Amino acid sequence: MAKRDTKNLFLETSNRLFRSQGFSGTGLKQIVSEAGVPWGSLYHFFPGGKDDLGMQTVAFAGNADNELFKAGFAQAKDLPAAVAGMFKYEIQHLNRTDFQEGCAVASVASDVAAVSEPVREACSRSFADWEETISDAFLEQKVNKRDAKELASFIISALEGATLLSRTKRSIAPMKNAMKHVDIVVQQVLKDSPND
Amino acid sequence: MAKRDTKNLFLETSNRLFRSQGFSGTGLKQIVSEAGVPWGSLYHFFPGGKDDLGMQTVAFAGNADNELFKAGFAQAKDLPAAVAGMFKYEIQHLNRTDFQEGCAVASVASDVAAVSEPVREACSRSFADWEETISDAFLEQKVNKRDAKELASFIISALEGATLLSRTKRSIAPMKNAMKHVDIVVQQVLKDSPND
DNA sequence: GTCTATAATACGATAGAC
DNA sequence: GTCTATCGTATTATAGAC
Repeated sequence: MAKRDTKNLFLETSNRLFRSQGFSGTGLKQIVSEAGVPWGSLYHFFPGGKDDLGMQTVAFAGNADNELFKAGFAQAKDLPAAVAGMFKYEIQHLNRTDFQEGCAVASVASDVAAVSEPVREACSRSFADWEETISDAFLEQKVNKRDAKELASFIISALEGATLLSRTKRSIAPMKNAMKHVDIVVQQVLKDSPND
Repeated sequence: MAKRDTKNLFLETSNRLFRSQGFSGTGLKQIVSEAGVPWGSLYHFFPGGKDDLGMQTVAFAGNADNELFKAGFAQAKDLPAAVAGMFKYEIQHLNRTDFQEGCAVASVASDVAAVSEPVREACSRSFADWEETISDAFLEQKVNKRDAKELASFIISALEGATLLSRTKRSIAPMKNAMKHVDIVVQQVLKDSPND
């Protein structure tokens, strides 16, 4: 079990640091130091070095968020409430971390989407997973496939952009504005999509 | 004139590199090297070092975009067309750079919003400038102040988020989806805002 | 799986000449 | 304004012992 614990310590720490300092702005030494984990373990768990750690951190954070999104769609009373829940969850996180931490996938993608193809693909996969979760939920409510996919992509864009603006302005106003206007779109899509 | 030329070479090069590699992922050595500019000039024009260069690059890129946005709103036939123009402009840039370059303000903010307070404020100012440009255009069409400001914030969020997703997926689909759904919101706001 | 030591390089920043 | 040289330090990555 020591194996999983050590690796998890790596991923939890890199996740936290990437979210606040970005991928390129975070050194491996700092991750090892703050995780309280042996330096010798780094290249044991992540033989591909920093890019490897980046990819696994993106998958780790992306899967965790995806599970939260899925749970949100399963529990919410309707689709608009579920989508709003995604924004409310991010608002909570921004408040809890005093606007220090954004999204790990976004941070890594922003730094190395044009630099490392494997890492870019890992980020792309996480975004695609989230979109599938949202899209599936709308498909169940008889929204046609194309509309559901386009809407899901738009929701993630708005969520990521608003997270960046809120972090930069140290204000949840952008997040609330995005939540409000995305809701307008969700209502419109649900209204226009006939239940046939 | 040599002064302005050298400084401009710095800013144009750092702008380009920050957009593709991020702020932390770009070294001063690389900027100097690719700009073909003397190393000794760096701390002459940017005495505050890398953070100073980051702030001035953000202002440089932010102002340039703001002028483009203003021109777009002045020339477009109506507000929906002007807003769509912002997305079309970004689509062009993504295509022209083969999805290498995103937004400089976003790249710098993503890396150091939680690390350097002065740099964060510079990024925040650029976002605010853009929002004011958009907000003013909607105010002229009798949209009330609060709605105009909230809509402007939302448009920037969607634009930044879609830029990140498009860059990460190497596809303009997220950008087009964002443009389409933002248009729904713009139409709705214009319809709901009475001309009194 | 972990430890220590270290390689090789890149980083931001500075000094002093001109 | 620019040039060259260089200072510490941090970076990622590796080697070999245990």
